[in-house]
Amino acid sequence: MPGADTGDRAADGADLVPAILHVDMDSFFASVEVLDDPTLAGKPVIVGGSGARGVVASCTYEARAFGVRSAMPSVRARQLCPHAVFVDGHYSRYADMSRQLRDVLLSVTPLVEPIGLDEAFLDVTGARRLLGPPAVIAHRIRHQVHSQLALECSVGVGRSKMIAKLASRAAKPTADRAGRRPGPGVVVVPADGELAFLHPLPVHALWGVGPATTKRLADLGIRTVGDLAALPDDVLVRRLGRAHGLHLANLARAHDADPVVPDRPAKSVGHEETFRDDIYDVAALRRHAVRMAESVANHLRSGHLAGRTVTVKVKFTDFTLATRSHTLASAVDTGGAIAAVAAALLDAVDLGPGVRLLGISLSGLQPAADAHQLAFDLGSVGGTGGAGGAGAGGTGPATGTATAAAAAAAAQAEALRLQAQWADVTAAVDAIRSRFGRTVVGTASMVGDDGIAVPARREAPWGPSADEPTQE
DNA sequence: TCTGGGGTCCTATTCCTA
DNA sequence: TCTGTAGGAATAGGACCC
Repeated sequence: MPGADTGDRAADGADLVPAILHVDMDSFFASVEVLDDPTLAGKPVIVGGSGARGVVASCTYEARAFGVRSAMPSVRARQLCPHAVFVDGHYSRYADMSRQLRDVLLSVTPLVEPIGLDEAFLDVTGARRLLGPPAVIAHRIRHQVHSQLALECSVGVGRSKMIAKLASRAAKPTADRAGRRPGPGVVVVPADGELAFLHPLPVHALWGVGPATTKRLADLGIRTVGDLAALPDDVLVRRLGRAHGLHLANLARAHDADPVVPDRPAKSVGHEETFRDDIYDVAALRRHAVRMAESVANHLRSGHLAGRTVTVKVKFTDFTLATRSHTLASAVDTGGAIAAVAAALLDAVDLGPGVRLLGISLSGLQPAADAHQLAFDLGSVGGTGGAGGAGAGGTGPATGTATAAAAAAAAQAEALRLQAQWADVTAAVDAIRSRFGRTVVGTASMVGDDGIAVPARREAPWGPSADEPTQE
């Protein structure tokens, strides 16, 4: 591993300014499952959707030895490792363990930026006088995580988030046919070793280089980060666009000034679901939309947030994707208001081809307290639906877009009226749910002609599981 | 092989307004 | 009043991350 040091000896990262750590749990979800059920120890365990449309969320190194990877379709994973134990997963349990991990990290420094549930960046530049060099802090974190959570993690150390992230990857265990091989656990990349560490790596190792960019770069003959660093900026900008091109050029030369930002505020909140069976019944889709709108609204209110832009996402049976959005004059946080806009947006999409996935999200978030008074004022006016001057702009098929905008604009007054009207009721429902459980109160429009409500969201959001009832 | 769910960011296009 | 233009906001979609 050129340029890197496992932290076992001299290089302790004392030369790093700033000093950034990346802490990454090893096969987090799967390890938690093994912790909670010791009979799984030593077995290939796969956490994810077990149904035909599920994917792997996490797997043990015993499963990785057979080629199973995260984000792989479960069907494929089962082919590779037929004797694997599939577990649906327990999201709230992982969230709880994640909070414990965060407590450990916050005992080192307040400058902790979580990335998902199982990893985080730490800026320990200011903690060194108290706790020692970065490598010492990294080993201390590994020890504390092991003793307090009974789980393993890997830690990368460098001058920037990117280097620390790549270093933690190099610190991880690996798995092949021979089984699990332990990794170094801690990898330190000293300041003068960054380019030697970085340049031999394949370009897709860089943050922001996925399959599409990898292919574009391959067309230019670029395979490694070193190749990328040697490429003139203007060539890269022409190929990838200004922002992306210059960003990658900087990363390839180890220039990454992205700071560690604790408590990054959310910019959007959403909920989407792939159905076990494709849905062709528009009324059924509307009921799912109402349920999802309620789910999004609950999430918003639990964070004391409200949002102005409602976006509906539809994935058709042929995997093509359509999104429609509308921005309201003021922010909303009730299921009724969100559902009213979502329904209008859905009306403007041709659902005939059949729907595989439906999603609803809210962006343009702001504190709920700021939003409520304005929503009340606008809702009380009742009115024309023309407020806000929202453009009917956008690209895509002209017919669908124009219809979507018109329908959504017409729904605006209704949405804001519902927001104002239901604010008190919603507060009461929240109080009932917090006391008696989430499912004790529902929305009548979620119930079909047969009197059965659409199923509620499951604990394991990795696609429909094998034993899940059909939806509609 | 056949593709989840929750997000962020960027780009191109279109519309509105000054 | 009509036309051209530029900037900003809204919109749609793509790519990427874990």
